[in-house]
Amino acid sequence: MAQDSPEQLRDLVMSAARALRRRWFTALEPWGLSPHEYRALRAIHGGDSPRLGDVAKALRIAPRSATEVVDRLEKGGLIERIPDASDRRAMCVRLTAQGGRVITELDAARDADAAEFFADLPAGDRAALRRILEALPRP
Amino acid sequence: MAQDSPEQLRDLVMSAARALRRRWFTALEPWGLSPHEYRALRAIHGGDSPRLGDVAKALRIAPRSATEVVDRLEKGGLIERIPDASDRRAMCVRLTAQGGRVITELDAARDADAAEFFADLPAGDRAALRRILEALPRP
DNA sequence: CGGACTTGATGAGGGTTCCTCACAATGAGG
DNA sequence: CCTCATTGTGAGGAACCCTCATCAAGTCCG
Repeated sequence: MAQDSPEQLRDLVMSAARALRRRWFTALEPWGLSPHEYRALRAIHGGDSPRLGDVAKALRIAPRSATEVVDRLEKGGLIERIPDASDRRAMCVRLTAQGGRVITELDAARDADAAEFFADLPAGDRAALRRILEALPRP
Repeated sequence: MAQDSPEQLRDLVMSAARALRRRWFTALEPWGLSPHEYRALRAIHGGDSPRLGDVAKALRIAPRSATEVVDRLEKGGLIERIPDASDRRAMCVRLTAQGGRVITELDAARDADAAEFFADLPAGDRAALRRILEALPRP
Protein backbone atom coordinates (compact mmCIF):
# COMPACT_ATOMS: atom_id res chain seq x y z
CA MET A 1 0.00 0.00 0.00
CA ALA A 2 1.28 3.45 -0.86
CA GLN A 3 0.79 4.88 2.60
CA ASP A 4 2.45 8.24 3.31
CA SER A 5 3.33 8.54 -0.37
CA PRO A 6 5.05 11.74 -1.51
CA GLU A 7 2.02 12.60 -3.63
CA GLN A 8 -0.23 12.35 -0.62
CA LEU A 9 2.10 14.48 1.48
CA ARG A 10 2.32 17.08 -1.27
CA ASP A 11 -1.46 17.25 -1.51
CA LEU A 12 -1.78 17.61 2.24
CA VAL A 13 0.75 20.43 2.38
CA MET A 14 -0.98 22.22 -0.50
CA SER A 15 -4.35 21.70 1.08
CA ALA A 16 -3.26 23.14 4.41
CA ALA A 17 -1.69 26.11 2.65
CA ARG A 18 -4.86 26.64 0.64
CA ALA A 19 -6.94 26.62 3.79
CA LEU A 20 -4.64 29.16 5.40
CA ARG A 21 -4.66 31.36 2.34
CA ARG A 22 -8.41 31.27 2.06
CA ARG A 23 -8.86 32.20 5.69
CA TRP A 24 -6.40 35.01 5.22
CA PHE A 25 -8.29 36.37 2.22
CA THR A 26 -11.48 36.36 4.20
CA ALA A 27 -9.85 38.06 7.16
CA LEU A 28 -8.44 40.70 4.82
CA GLU A 29 -11.76 41.65 3.27
CA PRO A 30 -13.00 44.07 5.93
CA TRP A 31 -10.01 46.31 5.24
CA GLY A 32 -10.54 46.36 1.48
CA LEU A 33 -6.99 45.22 0.82
CA SER A 34 -5.83 42.58 -1.61
CA PRO A 35 -3.28 40.05 -0.38
CA HIS A 36 -0.76 41.70 -2.60
CA GLU A 37 -1.39 45.12 -1.12
CA TYR A 38 -1.02 43.67 2.35
CA ARG A 39 2.30 42.16 1.35
CA ALA A 40 3.44 45.53 0.05
CA LEU A 41 2.28 47.28 3.21
CA ARG A 42 4.22 44.76 5.22
CA ALA A 43 7.36 45.22 3.15
CA ILE A 44 7.11 48.98 3.61
CA HIS A 45 6.53 48.55 7.32
CA GLY A 46 9.50 46.25 7.75
CA GLY A 47 11.79 48.13 5.39
CA ASP A 48 12.00 51.46 7.23
CA SER A 49 10.94 53.94 4.54
CA PRO A 50 12.29 51.95 1.60
CA ARG A 51 12.58 53.28 -1.93
CA LEU A 52 10.13 52.16 -4.58
CA GLY A 53 12.84 49.97 -6.04
CA ASP A 54 13.32 48.24 -2.71
CA VAL A 55 9.60 47.55 -2.51
CA ALA A 56 9.79 46.02 -5.98
CA LYS A 57 12.68 43.78 -4.92
CA ALA A 58 10.89 42.73 -1.74
CA LEU A 59 7.78 41.77 -3.70
CA ARG A 60 9.78 40.28 -6.59
CA ILE A 61 8.02 42.41 -9.15
CA ALA A 62 9.25 44.93 -11.72
CA PRO A 63 9.87 48.48 -10.47
CA ARG A 64 7.11 49.71 -12.73
CA SER A 65 4.63 47.42 -11.01
CA ALA A 66 5.70 48.62 -7.58
CA THR A 67 4.66 52.11 -8.68
CA GLU A 68 1.12 50.80 -9.18
CA VAL A 69 0.86 49.02 -5.85
CA VAL A 70 2.21 52.08 -4.08
CA ASP A 71 -0.25 54.25 -6.02
CA ARG A 72 -3.15 52.20 -4.70
CA LEU A 73 -1.91 52.23 -1.12
CA GLU A 74 -1.26 55.95 -1.27
CA LYS A 75 -4.72 56.56 -2.67
CA GLY A 76 -6.11 54.63 0.28
CA GLY A 77 -4.20 56.85 2.68
CA LEU A 78 -2.14 54.02 4.15
CA ILE A 79 1.25 55.23 2.95
CA GLU A 80 2.86 58.39 1.61
CA ARG A 81 5.67 59.10 -0.79
CA ILE A 82 8.51 61.19 0.55
CA PRO A 83 11.62 62.36 -1.33
CA ASP A 84 14.83 60.50 -0.63
CA ALA A 85 17.19 62.76 1.28
CA SER A 86 20.32 61.45 -0.41
CA ASP A 87 19.11 60.99 -3.99
CA ARG A 88 16.73 63.43 -5.56
CA ARG A 89 15.67 60.96 -8.25
CA ALA A 90 14.34 58.47 -5.73
CA MET A 91 11.10 58.35 -3.81
CA CYS A 92 10.77 56.68 -0.45
CA VAL A 93 7.59 55.23 0.93
CA ARG A 94 6.47 55.29 4.53
CA LEU A 95 3.36 54.31 6.47
CA THR A 96 0.94 57.00 7.51
CA ALA A 97 -0.52 56.89 10.99
CA GLN A 98 -3.55 55.15 9.55
CA GLY A 99 -1.31 52.68 7.70
CA GLY A 100 0.43 51.88 10.96
CA ARG A 101 -2.86 51.22 12.67
CA VAL A 102 -4.08 49.02 9.83
CA ILE A 103 -1.00 46.86 9.72
CA THR A 104 -1.09 46.40 13.48
CA GLU A 105 -4.70 45.28 13.28
CA LEU A 106 -4.02 43.02 10.32
CA ASP A 107 -1.04 41.32 11.88
CA ALA A 108 -3.08 40.70 14.99
CA ALA A 109 -5.94 39.25 12.95
CA ARG A 110 -3.52 37.08 11.01
CA ASP A 111 -1.86 35.76 14.12
CA ALA A 112 -5.19 35.13 15.79
CA ASP A 113 -6.29 33.17 12.76
CA ALA A 114 -3.10 31.10 12.80
CA ALA A 115 -3.65 30.38 16.48
CA GLU A 116 -7.16 29.21 15.70
CA PHE A 117 -5.99 27.11 12.78
CA PHE A 118 -3.44 25.21 14.85
CA ALA A 119 -5.46 25.29 18.06
CA ASP A 120 -6.24 21.59 18.23
CA LEU A 121 -2.65 20.53 17.69
CA PRO A 122 -0.91 19.16 20.83
CA ALA A 123 2.43 20.69 21.78
CA GLY A 124 4.30 17.58 20.71
CA ASP A 125 2.76 17.69 17.26
CA ARG A 126 3.60 21.36 16.90
CA ALA A 127 7.22 20.65 17.66
CA ALA A 128 7.25 17.71 15.25
CA LEU A 129 5.57 19.74 12.50
CA ARG A 130 8.07 22.54 12.88
CA ARG A 131 11.03 20.17 12.86
CA ILE A 132 9.80 18.23 9.83
CA LEU A 133 8.86 21.29 7.76
CA GLU A 134 12.19 22.92 8.52
CA ALA A 135 13.95 19.84 7.16
CA LEU A 136 12.26 20.13 3.76
CA PRO A 137 14.11 21.72 0.83
CA ARG A 138 14.13 25.51 0.89
CA PRO A 139 12.56 27.47 -1.95
CA MET B 1 10.25 31.89 24.20
CA ALA B 2 7.54 31.56 21.58
CA GLN B 3 8.78 28.28 20.23
CA ASP B 4 6.51 26.41 17.79
CA SER B 5 4.21 29.42 17.71
CA PRO B 6 1.20 29.26 15.39
CA GLU B 7 2.66 32.09 13.32
CA GLN B 8 5.85 30.16 12.81
CA LEU B 9 3.98 27.02 11.85
CA ARG B 10 1.83 28.97 9.43
CA ASP B 11 4.90 30.48 7.79
CA LEU B 12 6.53 27.08 7.51
CA VAL B 13 3.47 25.55 5.88
CA MET B 14 3.23 28.45 3.44
CA SER B 15 6.93 28.25 2.69
CA ALA B 16 6.78 24.53 1.94
CA ALA B 17 3.74 25.07 -0.28
CA ARG B 18 5.51 27.89 -2.09
CA ALA B 19 8.50 25.67 -2.74
CA LEU B 20 6.25 22.93 -4.10
CA ARG B 21 4.36 25.37 -6.26
CA ARG B 22 7.51 26.86 -7.69
CA ARG B 23 8.91 23.46 -8.54
CA TRP B 24 5.64 22.50 -10.12
CA PHE B 25 5.58 25.63 -12.21
CA THR B 26 9.09 24.92 -13.45
CA ALA B 27 8.24 21.33 -14.23
CA LEU B 28 5.20 22.47 -16.19
CA GLU B 29 7.11 24.83 -18.47
CA PRO B 30 8.26 22.29 -21.09
CA TRP B 31 4.62 21.58 -21.92
CA GLY B 32 3.70 25.24 -22.29
CA LEU B 33 0.84 24.92 -19.82
CA SER B 34 -0.01 27.25 -16.98
CA PRO B 35 -0.83 25.72 -13.59
CA HIS B 36 -4.40 26.73 -14.14
CA GLU B 37 -4.60 24.99 -17.48
CA TYR B 38 -3.14 21.88 -15.95
CA ARG B 39 -5.79 22.00 -13.25
CA ALA B 40 -8.48 22.32 -15.91
CA LEU B 41 -7.02 19.43 -17.87
CA ARG B 42 -7.08 17.35 -14.72
CA ALA B 43 -10.66 18.27 -13.95
CA ILE B 44 -11.68 17.30 -17.47
CA HIS B 45 -9.72 14.08 -17.21
CA GLY B 46 -11.31 13.14 -13.91
CA GLY B 47 -14.79 14.35 -14.77
CA ASP B 48 -15.59 12.02 -17.66
CA SER B 49 -16.55 14.49 -20.42
CA PRO B 50 -17.96 17.17 -18.12
CA ARG B 51 -19.92 20.17 -19.31
CA LEU B 52 -18.32 23.57 -19.40
CA GLY B 53 -20.32 24.52 -16.33
CA ASP B 54 -18.95 21.51 -14.47
CA VAL B 55 -15.41 22.55 -15.34
CA ALA B 56 -16.18 26.00 -13.95
CA LYS B 57 -17.46 24.50 -10.72
CA ALA B 58 -14.45 22.22 -10.39
CA LEU B 59 -12.08 25.15 -10.84
CA ARG B 60 -14.23 27.49 -8.77
CA ILE B 61 -14.36 30.10 -11.47
CA ALA B 62 -17.22 31.78 -13.35
CA PRO B 63 -18.66 29.85 -16.30
CA ARG B 64 -17.51 32.59 -18.60
CA SER B 65 -13.93 32.05 -17.48
CA ALA B 66 -14.18 28.31 -18.05
CA THR B 67 -14.97 29.10 -21.67
CA GLU B 68 -11.60 30.83 -21.97
CA VAL B 69 -9.57 28.07 -20.34
CA VAL B 70 -11.29 25.50 -22.53
CA ASP B 71 -10.63 27.71 -25.57
CA ARG B 72 -6.91 27.67 -24.84
CA LEU B 73 -6.76 23.94 -24.24
CA GLU B 74 -8.75 23.25 -27.37
CA LYS B 75 -6.48 25.52 -29.39
CA GLY B 76 -3.54 23.49 -28.09
CA GLY B 77 -5.18 20.30 -29.28
CA LEU B 78 -5.41 18.77 -25.81
CA ILE B 79 -9.18 18.67 -25.58
CA GLU B 80 -12.21 18.92 -27.84
CA ARG B 81 -15.73 20.23 -27.41
CA ILE B 82 -18.52 17.78 -28.13
CA PRO B 83 -22.25 18.44 -28.00
CA ASP B 84 -24.12 17.13 -24.99
CA ALA B 85 -26.36 14.27 -26.07
CA SER B 86 -29.15 15.14 -23.66
CA ASP B 87 -29.16 18.96 -23.80
CA ARG B 88 -28.58 20.81 -27.01
CA ARG B 89 -27.62 24.02 -25.20
CA ALA B 90 -24.70 22.40 -23.45
CA MET B 91 -21.20 21.56 -24.61
CA CYS B 92 -19.14 18.77 -23.13
CA VAL B 93 -15.37 18.65 -23.05
CA ARG B 94 -13.19 15.60 -23.45
CA LEU B 95 -9.48 14.89 -23.75
CA THR B 96 -8.01 14.19 -27.14
CA ALA B 97 -5.49 11.39 -27.53
CA GLN B 98 -2.74 13.98 -27.21
CA GLY B 99 -4.37 15.41 -24.14
CA GLY B 100 -4.41 11.97 -22.57
CA ARG B 101 -0.74 11.50 -23.27
CA VAL B 102 0.13 14.93 -21.87
CA ILE B 103 -1.73 14.44 -18.63
CA THR B 104 -0.12 11.06 -18.11
CA GLU B 105 3.32 12.57 -18.58
CA LEU B 106 2.50 15.52 -16.35
CA ASP B 107 1.17 13.43 -13.53
CA ALA B 108 4.30 11.31 -13.68
CA ALA B 109 6.52 14.39 -13.61
CA ARG B 110 4.55 15.84 -10.73
CA ASP B 111 4.79 12.65 -8.71
CA ALA B 112 8.50 12.35 -9.42
CA ASP B 113 8.98 15.88 -8.20
CA ALA B 114 7.04 15.20 -5.01
CA ALA B 115 9.17 12.12 -4.42
CA GLU B 116 12.29 14.23 -4.79
CA PHE B 117 10.93 16.93 -2.52
CA PHE B 118 10.22 14.53 0.33
CA ALA B 119 13.15 12.24 -0.42
CA ASP B 120 15.19 13.05 2.69
CA LEU B 121 12.28 12.54 5.06
CA PRO B 122 12.50 9.34 7.14
CA ALA B 123 9.48 7.04 7.10
CA GLY B 124 8.55 7.98 10.64
CA ASP B 125 8.50 11.66 9.79
CA ARG B 126 6.37 11.02 6.74
CA ALA B 127 3.82 9.21 8.84
CA ALA B 128 3.87 11.97 11.46
CA LEU B 129 3.54 14.70 8.81
CA ARG B 130 0.58 12.98 7.24
CA ARG B 131 -1.13 12.40 10.54
CA ILE B 132 -0.61 15.98 11.72
CA LEU B 133 -1.66 17.64 8.48
CA GLU B 134 -4.77 15.49 8.29
CA ALA B 135 -5.76 16.71 11.74
CA LEU B 136 -5.74 20.35 10.66
CA PRO B 137 -9.01 22.09 9.74
CA ARG B 138 -10.24 21.41 6.23
CA PRO B 139 -10.79 24.24 3.77
C1' DC C 1 34.85 71.14 -15.89
C1' DG C 2 32.04 68.64 -19.22
C1' DG C 3 30.47 64.89 -21.82
C1' DA C 4 29.06 59.79 -21.46
C1' DC C 5 27.00 56.35 -19.11
C1' DT C 6 24.00 54.57 -15.40
C1' DT C 7 20.09 54.55 -12.40
C1' DG C 8 15.22 55.75 -10.22
C1' DA C 9 10.61 56.47 -11.08
C1' DT C 10 7.04 56.72 -14.23
C1' DG C 11 4.08 57.34 -18.88
C1' DA C 12 2.54 54.54 -22.68
C1' DG C 13 1.01 50.47 -24.28
C1' DG C 14 0.26 45.43 -24.08
C1' DG C 15 -0.84 40.63 -22.25
C1' DT C 16 -3.17 37.39 -19.15
C1' DT C 17 -6.81 36.01 -16.46
C1' DC C 18 -10.46 36.79 -14.08
C1' DC C 19 -15.17 39.19 -13.61
C1' DT C 20 -20.30 40.96 -14.70
C1' DC C 21 -23.88 41.75 -17.87
C1' DA C 22 -26.51 40.84 -22.06
C1' DC C 23 -28.26 37.54 -25.26
C1' DA C 24 -29.64 33.66 -28.27
C1' DA C 25 -30.86 29.00 -28.07
C1' DT C 26 -32.83 25.56 -25.59
C1' DG C 27 -35.27 23.02 -21.91
C1' DA C 28 -39.06 22.69 -18.45
C1' DG C 29 -43.39 23.67 -16.19
C1' DG C 30 -47.99 25.65 -15.98
C1' DC D 1 -48.32 28.03 -26.16
C1' DC D 2 -46.22 31.15 -22.92
C1' DT D 3 -43.35 32.12 -19.43
C1' DC D 4 -39.06 31.24 -16.75
C1' DA D 5 -34.62 29.09 -15.87
C1' DT D 6 -30.36 27.51 -17.72
C1' DT D 7 -26.18 27.07 -21.03
C1' DG D 8 -22.50 28.83 -23.30
C1' DT D 9 -20.49 32.89 -25.08
C1' DG D 10 -19.79 38.03 -26.99
C1' DA D 11 -18.74 42.54 -25.11
C1' DG D 12 -16.55 45.20 -22.08
C1' DG D 13 -13.93 46.07 -17.92
C1' DA D 14 -10.84 45.52 -13.70
C1' DA D 15 -6.63 43.87 -11.51
C1' DC D 16 -2.14 42.79 -11.99
C1' DC D 17 1.87 42.00 -14.29
C1' DC D 18 5.27 43.13 -18.09
C1' DT D 19 8.65 45.85 -21.55
C1' DC D 20 10.18 49.98 -23.57
C1' DA D 21 10.79 55.01 -23.71
C1' DT D 22 11.62 59.18 -21.17
C1' DC D 23 13.26 62.53 -17.93
C1' DA D 24 15.81 63.89 -14.09
C1' DA D 25 19.71 63.14 -11.36
C1' DG D 26 23.86 60.74 -9.86
C1' DT D 27 28.59 58.95 -11.23
C1' DC D 28 32.66 58.36 -13.76
C1' DC D 29 36.56 59.69 -16.37
C1' DG D 30 39.54 62.12 -19.48
